[in-house]
Amino acid sequence: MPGTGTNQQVIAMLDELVRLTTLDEESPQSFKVRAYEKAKLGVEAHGEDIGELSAAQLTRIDGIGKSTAAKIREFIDTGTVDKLERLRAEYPPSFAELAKIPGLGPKTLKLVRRELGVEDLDALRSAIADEKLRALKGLGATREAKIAKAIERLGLTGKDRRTPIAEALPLARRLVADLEAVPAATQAAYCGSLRRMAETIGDIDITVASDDPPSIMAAVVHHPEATEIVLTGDTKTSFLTSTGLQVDVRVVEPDQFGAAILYFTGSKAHNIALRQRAIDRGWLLNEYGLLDGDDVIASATEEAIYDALGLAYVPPPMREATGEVPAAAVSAAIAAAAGDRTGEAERDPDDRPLPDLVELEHIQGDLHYHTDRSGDGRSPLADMVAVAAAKGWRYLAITDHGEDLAINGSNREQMLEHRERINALQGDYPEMVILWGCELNIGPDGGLDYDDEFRALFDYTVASVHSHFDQDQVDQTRRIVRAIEDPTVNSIGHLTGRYIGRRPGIELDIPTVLDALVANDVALEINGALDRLDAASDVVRRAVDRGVKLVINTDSHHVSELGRMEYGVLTAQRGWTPRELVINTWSQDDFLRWARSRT
DNA sequence: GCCGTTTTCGGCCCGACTGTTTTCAGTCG
Repeated sequence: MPGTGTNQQVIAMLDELVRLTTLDEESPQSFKVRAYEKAKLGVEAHGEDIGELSAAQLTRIDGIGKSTAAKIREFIDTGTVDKLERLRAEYPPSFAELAKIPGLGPKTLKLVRRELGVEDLDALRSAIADEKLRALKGLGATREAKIAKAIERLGLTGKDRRTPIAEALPLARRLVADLEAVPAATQAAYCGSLRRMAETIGDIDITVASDDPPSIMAAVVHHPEATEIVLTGDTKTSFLTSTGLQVDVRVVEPDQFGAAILYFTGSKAHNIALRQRAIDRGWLLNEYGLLDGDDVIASATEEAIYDALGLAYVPPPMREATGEVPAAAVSAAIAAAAGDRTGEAERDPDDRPLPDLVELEHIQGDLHYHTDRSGDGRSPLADMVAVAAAKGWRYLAITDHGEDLAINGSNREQMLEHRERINALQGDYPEMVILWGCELNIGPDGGLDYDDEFRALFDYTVASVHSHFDQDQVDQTRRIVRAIEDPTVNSIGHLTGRYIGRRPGIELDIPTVLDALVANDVALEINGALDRLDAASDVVRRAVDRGVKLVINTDSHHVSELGRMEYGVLTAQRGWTPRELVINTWSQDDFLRWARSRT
């Protein structure tokens, strides 16, 4: 995941500080808790290794002050933090894990501990069985029963349950389509971390615009996916699906839709930054609009709200409070001062605008694409080429598996015969160059299929890992770098080989890999398959910082899979990818010139 | 605990829903 090993450990340490301090201060809104959360975001956004930074240097990271800097240094130098040790002693894991129970917050937890001596899950269960919770101040039989039920379903609906985007996104799109079809609805959209293209999500947030909220609420409550209603009010209903995934639906007035989706898309930290800008101007920003007293400044669209706040529009995947708000302010200032040279000269060189972000309509071709020549391919060559041409692609690389991939691969004779069939099709598609390519298999030591001479015959190659996922980081890094250095390799496919929520990817020293990509002018793939999204957006952002070339692919194995390009582009946006770094946004001439310079 | 071209102290985002309450605290997002 993001950052280096050291950064990951620091982030985990800060996360534990957040959780235990929430318990200690009895509020997730405690200023200390929020300070630690902000520090965590700062480390995540930093990207580069912080292991060698002094305390003074650490305080230059956004959200890290003197105290947190000292804790981070203490943690890196000694492996632990005194304050964390004290919190752990006060709130041992068996007690702290009770905070995962939905509906049981820090105040109630401490009350239960103080009044009933509850120290772990077993004790909590007995207290409920003995009907002791209902006697406590502020509780009753109803809350006692709710907590009992939440415990029963802990594994299914607990607060730290995460659902892979590949499971959640198709469901969310179905729900949005169903709700948009309700006559009372004028618009609907999924929001939350799903709209930001997070790899895993906690719940699905859907916003519906309507003048008739009761009709929408009724449609939600009776939706076939709503297995269990968690709560339902005038404008908000939450339900659980049969798999325990929570769906929150909110209804707003049609002219408040922009403010609502802005609010519900988050991230929370991004919203706070926006609200701060509103406060600075004497305004109020909430899910109903940007308000100056009783006057509505903007509410119908997200664009109008960003504009009123002096910000360029920030695409949802970038809304993680990792520098996009200041960058959007710079972009807006540049736009406002367009032509005004003096204004631009005075800009602080550190104040960078938003990148000229890659968008779906920039894409000119797909460069990781299978046919039924591959054992796992499911559509014939002619069909795969036809749907690609229908997309309007100007170039397409057919990259069936090389011979080293057991069962799915093709030997030399099969590949040469494949080339004939591809060349025969070319005449039917004058607008689209069809490349005879190959998905090479990166062996355990970095070796590739066939031999140097045969590999050099291909018009284009993508080299990927498909096996040996458990080598250590040093070996895996050496393996990938060796493949990158091979002169017949154009690009590296699905960098880590992960399947989100199912299989972790190989461990890599990312800076070393990125440096090798730059040095050898090899492109890094952003694979649009929802269960891969590999390279991950945080790796992409670090690649962008180094000027690594990128390529966004569908890795299609069937004619139905071309829609993945959108997910690849959104992942690229989440990694702040500018259009010019993405080789498959280039013109046909520019792309072919680059591809041929490699082989 | 962090932060500052209106501040080095006094602020720190905002609202829905529920259950237990007669006006609000807790939880959640």
